[in-house]
Amino acid sequence: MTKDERYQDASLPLPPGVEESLCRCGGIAGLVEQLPDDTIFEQDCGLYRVLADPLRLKILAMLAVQPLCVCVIKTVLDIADSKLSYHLSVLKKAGLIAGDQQGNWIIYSLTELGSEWVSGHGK
Amino acid sequence: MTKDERYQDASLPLPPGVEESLCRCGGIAGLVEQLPDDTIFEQDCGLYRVLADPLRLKILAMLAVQPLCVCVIKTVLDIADSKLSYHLSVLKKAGLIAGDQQGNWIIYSLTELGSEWVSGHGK
DNA sequence: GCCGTGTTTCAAAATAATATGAAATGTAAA
DNA sequence: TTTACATTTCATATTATTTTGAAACACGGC
Repeated sequence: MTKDERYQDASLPLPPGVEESLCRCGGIAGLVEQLPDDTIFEQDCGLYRVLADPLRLKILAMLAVQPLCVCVIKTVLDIADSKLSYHLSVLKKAGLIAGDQQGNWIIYSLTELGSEWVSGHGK
Repeated sequence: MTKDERYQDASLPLPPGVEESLCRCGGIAGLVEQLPDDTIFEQDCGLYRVLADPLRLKILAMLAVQPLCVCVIKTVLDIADSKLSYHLSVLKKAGLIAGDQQGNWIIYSLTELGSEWVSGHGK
């Protein structure tokens, strides 16, 4: 048994500790097999990108208290209409909130996904 | 008792449903009181920003299998050294991973925070 | 129909994050 | 001390996200 047969990744010089445990899990190939498909990472990071903004987190927190129309959210955040509308659209596209037109107003509330996330987060 | 006394936010015309429930929780002022401080949102969104990248999520998944040196991660991800180094630094700065120099190599592993996050995520 | 109000859309400008490649750092071994 | 190797740093280019303000849209009341 040559070194090349024992270690799938003999081409890559490694520190002893890593080489050993890596070998035990099937080398680099074995490691890769344990990973989810790349599309999963893309998908997951999509949600994180949506959450990666303080205004959006605050909007979610507000809607966790109760459904609100845009004008109330705007009053609390004190930002321009179009800016708020942009962030609402990001949250909506991600399926975290939904808007319900009621006369002149649009009342936003958390979707099921949205409330799952909020509660699963300890806020 | 005038309308202005009953409703703190009488200045802002609201749809009936929202006005009612908002009034019950102390108006806009009451709503704001229930929200965490802005610094909390800033802080939380910092973590989400770090997680908002597929490469970084994949690196975390790899390190969840076992500690690895940069060259192994690089082989799996197949990206340029400096690019990998950049993403490692982002993860390190966020306290999700830590590097341990061992001879010529640096072996990265999940920190406690890092493994908490990975396991609390069902991956 | 025409207003007034609440909200969204659009294109452009401003800002932030990421990618790239060359040069630098640090380490071990000769 | 020179060399080879693993990794990082730096400056710059590229790309993605956010902001801004004007215009458009949708709804209800006159």
